[in-house]
Amino acid sequence: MSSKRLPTAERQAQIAKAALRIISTQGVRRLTSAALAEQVGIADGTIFRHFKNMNEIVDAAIAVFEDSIAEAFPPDEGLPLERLGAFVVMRLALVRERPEILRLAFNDRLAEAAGHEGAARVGRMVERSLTFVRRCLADAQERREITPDAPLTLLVWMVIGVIRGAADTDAHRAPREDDLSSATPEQVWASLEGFLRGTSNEEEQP
Amino acid sequence: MSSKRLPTAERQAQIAKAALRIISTQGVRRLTSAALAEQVGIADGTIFRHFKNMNEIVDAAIAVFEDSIAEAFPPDEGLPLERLGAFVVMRLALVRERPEILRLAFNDRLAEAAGHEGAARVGRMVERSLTFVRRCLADAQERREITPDAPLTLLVWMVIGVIRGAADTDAHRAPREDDLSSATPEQVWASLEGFLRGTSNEEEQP
Amino acid sequence: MSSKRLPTAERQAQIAKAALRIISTQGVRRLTSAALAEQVGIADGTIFRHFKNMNEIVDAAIAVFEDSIAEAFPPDEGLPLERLGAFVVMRLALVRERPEILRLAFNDRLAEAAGHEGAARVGRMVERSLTFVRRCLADAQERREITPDAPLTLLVWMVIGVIRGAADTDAHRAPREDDLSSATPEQVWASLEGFLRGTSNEEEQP
Amino acid sequence: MSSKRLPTAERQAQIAKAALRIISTQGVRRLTSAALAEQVGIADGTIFRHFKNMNEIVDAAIAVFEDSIAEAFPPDEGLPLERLGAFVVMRLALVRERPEILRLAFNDRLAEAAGHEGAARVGRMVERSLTFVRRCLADAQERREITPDAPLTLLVWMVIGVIRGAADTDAHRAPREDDLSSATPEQVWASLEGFLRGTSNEEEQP
DNA sequence: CATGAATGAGCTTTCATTCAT
DNA sequence: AATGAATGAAAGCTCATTCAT
Repeated sequence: MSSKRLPTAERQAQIAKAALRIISTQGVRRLTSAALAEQVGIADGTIFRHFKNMNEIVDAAIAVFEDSIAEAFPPDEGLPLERLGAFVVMRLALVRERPEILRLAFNDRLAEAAGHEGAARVGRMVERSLTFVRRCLADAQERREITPDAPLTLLVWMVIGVIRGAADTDAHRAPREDDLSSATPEQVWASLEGFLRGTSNEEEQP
Repeated sequence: MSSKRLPTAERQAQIAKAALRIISTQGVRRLTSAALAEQVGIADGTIFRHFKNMNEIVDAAIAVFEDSIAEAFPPDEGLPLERLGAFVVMRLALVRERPEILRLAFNDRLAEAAGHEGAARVGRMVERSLTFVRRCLADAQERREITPDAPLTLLVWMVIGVIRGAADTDAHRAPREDDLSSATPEQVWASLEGFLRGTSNEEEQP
Repeated sequence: MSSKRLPTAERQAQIAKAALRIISTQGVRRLTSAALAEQVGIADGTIFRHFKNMNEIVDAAIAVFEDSIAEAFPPDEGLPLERLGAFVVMRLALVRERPEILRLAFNDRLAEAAGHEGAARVGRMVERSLTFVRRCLADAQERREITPDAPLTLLVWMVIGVIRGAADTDAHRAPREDDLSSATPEQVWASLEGFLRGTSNEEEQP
Repeated sequence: MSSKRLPTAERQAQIAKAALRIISTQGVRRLTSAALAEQVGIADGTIFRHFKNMNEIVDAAIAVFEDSIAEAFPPDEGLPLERLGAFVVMRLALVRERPEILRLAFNDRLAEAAGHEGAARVGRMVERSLTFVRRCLADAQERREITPDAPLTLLVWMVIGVIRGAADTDAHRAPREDDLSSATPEQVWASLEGFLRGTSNEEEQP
């Protein structure tokens, strides 16, 4: 599976990624040193030459997760709906490229595998996304780009719901006629934005 | 913890509920026969007088889950947005009363604990909800009660997103100013319905 | 090796004694759960139904040791040399009956197997014996039953040395002509007492 | 910790001494190749460039021990009590200078760490000391320098007891008023000799 | 029905030892 | 000589499951 005698740094990366993969595809229960070792192509005991114990492996896996999520944050500038659009598009792209990452955010598998501190780290990443979305929407409401009547939280849930829905759909289900899995992230955002702006009813206001 | 010598049927119910509780509050990894026995107040070996093995316990737990979800389905009649409203309200009420149930649906803890067959059952319950929502929305689009432009799937995700958001919020977070956790399910639905109908935007533009 | 299904209390006693036996005859390194299980006649894992972990086993073993030593303490009354004589005789008898016990006191195997707290307990037992001997000898010096010139500590070492010598001799060596292993504890004490009193030179003072 | 690339002979000496140190201060269980490597300041695998396996390391450690003990043997000539005095003084000096050496002799940690052959070697060193003491005392008895009534073995135990006592005292205990740890080896021997000669009693009866 | 001792498989971790670099 | 990655055999411990009482 992998060539022999790699430097620790590389093995650590391999192992952390393998851990993330196992957690997301097979569940926390299957995250065993034996399973990891097999995936990476080394003997069980060797795992612990690269990590002190399983906790540190999960921590490393969480770090990989954090990095992946952190890369999918747009800059904090520009018009609110543009920022939000960039965010949604980036997330939907992430869903396509690395479906396991977002599923882990919405699961609590990762948090379950980790101890308290690790769970908190995962929670913080999730919270950061929610906060980002909420701020964009709040700004947009203030600028009257979207209806100020709808409770902010409801809007947040709807936007996040779209990302979750995409993450889950890519995961288990067969596509349907109008399924958005064939749409580009930009197209999905366009629909969503239309909806938020309330313009979708009016057909782009000719 | 519980009186002695209960008939198997009662013990089975106790155990199944305990299993569901453990899975939802402590995670699959903590679902052990010893933990179950302790929660139920019997000796560990006794668990297996009531269930053949752990798989059957998880199956029974899934059955409890299914029943809880099945009770929260409105009748399949009436106007589409009324049906959908009834559904959303019931789910939000379920979130309030038994928060663990919906969190289990959106997690895959339950599915993870179960084998293939059990995971499929959980999947089917989730799917049934999605289908219900989709059908309501499709009907509503056809009747032009909501915009026919937005892709159906997007609408489904948004509606489901609201339920998920409610489930998660009740779970971990401290309330915010406009948090919907203080709103009644009916109020939440009113906001959501306004949004779907696209009326929320126009109402304020006299 | 032992009949099946014993109550925990009995198994615990068996295991604790087996642990003491293994430590004293084979050394700390051989005190493994497998070795214990084999000696007691049960499976490895079963050990941990009776003790939470190896530390608790060592603690129980130390308790057995403490009890054995504590039984070999004479009452704290009477003339000093009589008290000391009773003590020496009891210890020499203990050497004959349960040679491993005193060897453990003079080793630090037990202390090594235990954690800090356990080591302290062993140390306290040893200290208690030293203190007992010292007090008897101090009293005897005061009453001029033995020479007041010799440093007390020297006398303590000599008395303890006799007990240690007996413990070690019974352990590894083949008997010699004048070996004291054939003498009764009372005879050994008689010689030692004569020596301490300084009368041995004068041939029982006719 | 130590400079790089030493010739094997030096490394072997370092390792053997480190092994002795670990055994005496931390116990056999802590004598691991990793602990040795760390003490010596090399990588763990490197240990086995200098020794074939752990057994050989323990053997080398025993050799260090043997050398240290062998240096503390007086010449086999002169009056018996002088020879014995020289022996006792040398041993007490050894206790002061390298306390771990004699503790190892009275422990069986070293013997435990070693295999059969090594244990026998340690036993032989101990036996050699006992025999030396016994011969001195036997000669002294024959020459009537000490009482011929006391069983020889008892005398041996008492003399050895003093050395052991000194070794143990230096090890764990806080000093007492009359503790001999402040006395010079010569002073201790003077007291012991007086006692053996039986003169300590009469000196004060003018 | 209930208990709890026993089992055996499996998991995490340690450790002596080997060997490519 | 030295390094440190890799190995495989325990060791300590957990857990589902069985079964005598």
